[in-house]
Amino acid sequence: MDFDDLCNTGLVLGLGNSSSSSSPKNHTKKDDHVRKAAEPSLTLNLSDVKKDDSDLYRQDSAASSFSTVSVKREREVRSEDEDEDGPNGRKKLRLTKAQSALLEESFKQHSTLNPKQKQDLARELKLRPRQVEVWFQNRRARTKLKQTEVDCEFLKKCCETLTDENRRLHKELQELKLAQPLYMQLPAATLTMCPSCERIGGAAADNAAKTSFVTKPHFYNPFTNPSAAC
DNA sequence: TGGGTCAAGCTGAGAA
DNA sequence: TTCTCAGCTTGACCCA
Repeated sequence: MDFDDLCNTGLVLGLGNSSSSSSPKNHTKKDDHVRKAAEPSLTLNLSDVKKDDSDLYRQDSAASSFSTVSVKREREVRSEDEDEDGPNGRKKLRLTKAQSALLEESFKQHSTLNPKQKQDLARELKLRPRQVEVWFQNRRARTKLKQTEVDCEFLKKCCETLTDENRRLHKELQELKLAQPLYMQLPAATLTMCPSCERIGGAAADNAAKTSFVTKPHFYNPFTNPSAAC
């Protein structure tokens, strides 16, 4: 992959701080803990799913998403029949290989789900729609993170390439400065051209000519010598 | 035991 | 108002 290839991939990276308000600014961990202490955990493990699957399905059909209201509703439902993990128990659900495979397969087809797809998938997996939804959300987050890492690596390489290129060009410039005739190094404003013979002239070039290898200088400076043509 | 992974919690934003 | 999403965080679990 050459430099052009690197720079023409069209990849865009947003690495900056998330300016979105997603970071819980007004929401402290203390608040969380207070809330958690007051409210039972919502987590459900597989045994739970098996145990009260049908009940949960009914609940989720009515509230397929966890808005504030539906969260509370489900929490209430959960707290009613939650007893084995205690009020603050939070058993971690591990998806089976088959479940993960099916979810992955589904994710490959579409990274977001509409409510119908979510319900169907949840039924198929014997999970709650909410769990399917969460899995997709986390999966999208993982994908994005991975892509960010890839983009970051790409940008690093790009930066290295540009640095090398910059170094090389600087070196080349130095070499050119040493190699070319002295008058070529003069600022363009000091050089003029004789309109009749089209030779380069100018006061500075005059000085340069004395020391350079320009054998027969023919200078024309319209400012110092406007009437004198060649 | 510390670090990594991941399901699930929370919040705010935006769309319908 | 409700739903869905992104982003951040927590806590359970696993492994070197």
